[in-house]
Amino acid sequence: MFTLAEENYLKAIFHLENDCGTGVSTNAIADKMDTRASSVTDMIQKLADKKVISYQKYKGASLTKKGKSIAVNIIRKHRLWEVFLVEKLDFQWDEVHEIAEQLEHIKSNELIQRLDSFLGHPDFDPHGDPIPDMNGYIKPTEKKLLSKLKKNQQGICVGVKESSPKFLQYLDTRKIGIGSSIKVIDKEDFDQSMTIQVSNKQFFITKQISENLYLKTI
Amino acid sequence: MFTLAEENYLKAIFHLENDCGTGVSTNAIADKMDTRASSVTDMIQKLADKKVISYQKYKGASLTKKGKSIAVNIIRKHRLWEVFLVEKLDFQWDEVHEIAEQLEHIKSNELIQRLDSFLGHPDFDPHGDPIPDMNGYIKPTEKKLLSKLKKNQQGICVGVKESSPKFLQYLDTRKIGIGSSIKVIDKEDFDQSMTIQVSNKQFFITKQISENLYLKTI
DNA sequence: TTTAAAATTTAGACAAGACTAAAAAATAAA
DNA sequence: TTTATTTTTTAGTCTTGTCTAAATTTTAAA
Repeated sequence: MFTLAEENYLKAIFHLENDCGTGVSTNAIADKMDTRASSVTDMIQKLADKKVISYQKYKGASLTKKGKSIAVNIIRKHRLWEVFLVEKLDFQWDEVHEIAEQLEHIKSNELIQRLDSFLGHPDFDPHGDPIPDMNGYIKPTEKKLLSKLKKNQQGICVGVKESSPKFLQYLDTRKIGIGSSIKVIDKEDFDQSMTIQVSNKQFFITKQISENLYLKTI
Repeated sequence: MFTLAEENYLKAIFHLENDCGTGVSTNAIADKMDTRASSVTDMIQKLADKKVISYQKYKGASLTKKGKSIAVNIIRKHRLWEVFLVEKLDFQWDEVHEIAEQLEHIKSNELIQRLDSFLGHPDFDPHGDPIPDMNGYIKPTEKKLLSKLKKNQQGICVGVKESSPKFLQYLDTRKIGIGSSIKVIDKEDFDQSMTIQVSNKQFFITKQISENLYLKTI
């Protein structure tokens, strides 16, 4: 059995490894977990002893099969709870992360199985992130960052990369959400800023926005 | 803010104080929490510092107003989650305690408010225990232990005192549940054992059973 | 009322997880 | 290639919550 702290480290390492492909550095973990490098070293040594990560001194860490399976299970729980909070309890998509962060650590396989079926086996969470199935399988989806689109291309918003309340609330003010149709009206070569059209409104967004929106192109 | 351990101590003290009226002894807490008396002493000193219990050395502890309010809130959460598990996820009444034991520590008032309304503001949990309202108020209900009834008296089962899986499963095999109509057919003076009738079946129960069933007499 | 037993508290230790400061290794710059 | 900088690890400390063993207080018995 794994402690809350261990579970959080595994989850962080999973996300970092997923984003950057390679094994992850002590500092990267410390940064993500908002803790000190020395604390991370202590913990990754413990996790290595438990065979959930492979780790060599000064060389960074990466999840073993077992570690990955634990991490994915936590992420599955997190995303299912987020669906519950939004679909059943009418929370907004920017309000659920923190609560799901707690709920993801509740230990009961039966609970998660029943929650999943209560929710109708959803494929995606409220931010468009895929929900791993019972076996940890994540269905691959083709999605593209809005920042990669060229002038006149368009697509449907299927997810957000960032999911901080601030960013989500920004999207709310622009009426952008999962399912919104977005078209690139103009793109500035110099700073990658864009003018986009959402339903019948046009507005200007910076690179920082377009790099955090996933589209399915059409 | 209170830690998980602190919350569990407060809850235990609340239940002990409720059952026995008076301030509770170190040993009683140790017993309930399955820990050592010395650990309890450490913790109640800490809780006294935080003004959630009043405590004098060697004299036992009792909750302050603040402590009681925290304890009741945890119990409210526990019972609401139990209703959720049974009503929405189709768990059996003997399966929910352990999971609710974890869920009760999730921190979010908004969550509990929304859960409460999602469940239709239930008054009782699956074991017949009253659910405190938002302000910690517990509606007093008149209920009587089956063991107090005399021959030929009858009532409706409205709760269980024990709620261990073993006991609840025993009741299941006898088809006794919340709402069951129970009549005392015969009572043995010597050992307080009883013959009772539930729907159209009669059977024999020991004092240990009748002392753990609450009835509303009719 | 003195003694024995039970309950409670203190003292000291330990594991988990975090931190600071200092040492060691790896990487980048000259 | 040597030096400087950054990254990582080690050493030692702290807090929370637990434990055992010993000391103290309270309660019960003689």
